[in-house]
This record gives sequence, structure tokens and C-alpha cells, in this order.
Amino acid sequence: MDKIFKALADKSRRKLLDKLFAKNGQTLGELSEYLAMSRQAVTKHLLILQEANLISVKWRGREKLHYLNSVPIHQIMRRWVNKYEDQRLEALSALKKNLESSIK
Amino acid sequence: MDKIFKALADKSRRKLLDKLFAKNGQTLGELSEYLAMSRQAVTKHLLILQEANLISVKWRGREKLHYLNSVPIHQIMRRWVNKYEDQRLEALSALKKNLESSIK
DNA sequence: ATAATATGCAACCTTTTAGTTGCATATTAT
DNA sequence: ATAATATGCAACTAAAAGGTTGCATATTAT
Repeated sequence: MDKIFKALADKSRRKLLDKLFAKNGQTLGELSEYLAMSRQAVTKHLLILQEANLISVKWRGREKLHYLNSVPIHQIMRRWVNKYEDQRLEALSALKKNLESSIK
Repeated sequence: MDKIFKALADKSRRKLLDKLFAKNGQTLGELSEYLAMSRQAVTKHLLILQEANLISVKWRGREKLHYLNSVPIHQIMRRWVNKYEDQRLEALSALKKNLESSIK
């Protein structure tokens, strides 16, 4: 979980995820073209995404293909959203209770 | 959005949010007790959360009360979750199409 | 008035992060 | 076989992040 949040903290890495959303299975070279930085820098970003289990990699000859891993991020985010959702519902329910008791 | 992801990237800051989930409106002193670091360090973390609009602050005399701001985080997360959700649905729909065409 | 409490400000240090560059290696095309 | 392409590895640098300490200030309690 910590790795996921750390991985998502960087704008370039979120951009990379976006690019893979748009088109899955892109090579390092392709992905590098989008970002204004060296290929090696992109490699590092992709490694971090990989270690957070947000993408996976498959070699085809000399090319390295990158695929999005939507499950973990989805789960994590869902958990957080639910948590906040719960809190909102509780706030609503508390409000309701207050209203009720003030009516009585 | 960048600020939110950056703010969430740190474990201590997520802990602080947790503590405010559990009990809203806590003082700096209270929040500091939970974390194994100086009060000043906690101040910095809270400032970052504040700048990401994840918490808000209200003074009561010499005490500084911290409140959770669930709306922005909820919106951001929801957006991300939906995005991935969409992707999953598309994958499902593609799968379905393939199945259908292979049956015909 | 004095002491205790709650917090802010600022300088400083260490580690991590994001990026670079140069060279090496493996695969594919001619 | 040679050249071109796609990528990896490693050393280095600059900036940002996370933390500390010492002292100042404002509010509350005695």
C-alpha cells in the first residue's frame, strides 16, 4: 500500500499510467517519447510502478512491453473511497439523529 | 490533484488522517502523541495536508484544532476508481464481443 | 504577576528522489 | 559480418523531503 501511494505521488508516473490506459502494451521507447526526460529516467519510473505492482512487463525480443495492472490500484482506491464514504454516511446519520432529537 | 497524491504518499500523514477519522477536531498536541516524532515534524505534516485541502484548521484560544476534509479526497479517489472501473468494464465487454463472434 | 501550556519560526542535517551522462549488451535488419 | 535499434547498468548531481533542535510568542491557570 505504501508503495502504491508513493508510486502515484509523481506526476510523470501518473502520466505513464495514463498512456498505458490509452494504449496498453507499449514499449519503453514509446513511453519515453511522451515525457520530457531521458529514457533512463523513464526506466526508473517504470520500475517504481512495477514494484508497486501497478504495471507488469513482458519481453518481446529486444522490446520491453508494459501492461497496466488495474486490480491493485482499484482495490486500494476502493478501500479509501469506502472509508470516506462511510464517514460521510456517519455524518449524515449523526445529523439525522440530531434533527430527530431536536424535533422531539 | 498533485498535492493530494503527494500528501497521501507519506505514511505518517495517512496515519494523521486516520486519527482524525477516529476523532475529528484534535489539537496538534493530541495528534503528536500518536507519532514517534517531534511536534514540529507533525506540524509540517499537518501543513502539507492542509495545503492539499485534506484537513482544515480552527483556532480555539491557544489550541489548534484539526478537522478532516473528506470531500476533495473523495472526489479524486472516485475519479481514479471510476477510470479503472471503466477499463475493467471495457475489458469485459471486449471479452464478451470475442466470445460472441467466436460462437457465430 | 508568574508559571505552565500550546504552538510558531527558522536554521540546520540526512536521506531520498528525480534526473543526468557514458558506456555495455542483446536483438534485429541489411 | 556489420550496423542499427532497444534496452540495461552504474556513477554522479541537484533538489526535495523528512526530521531535529533552540528559541520566541500567545493564551490560560494559579
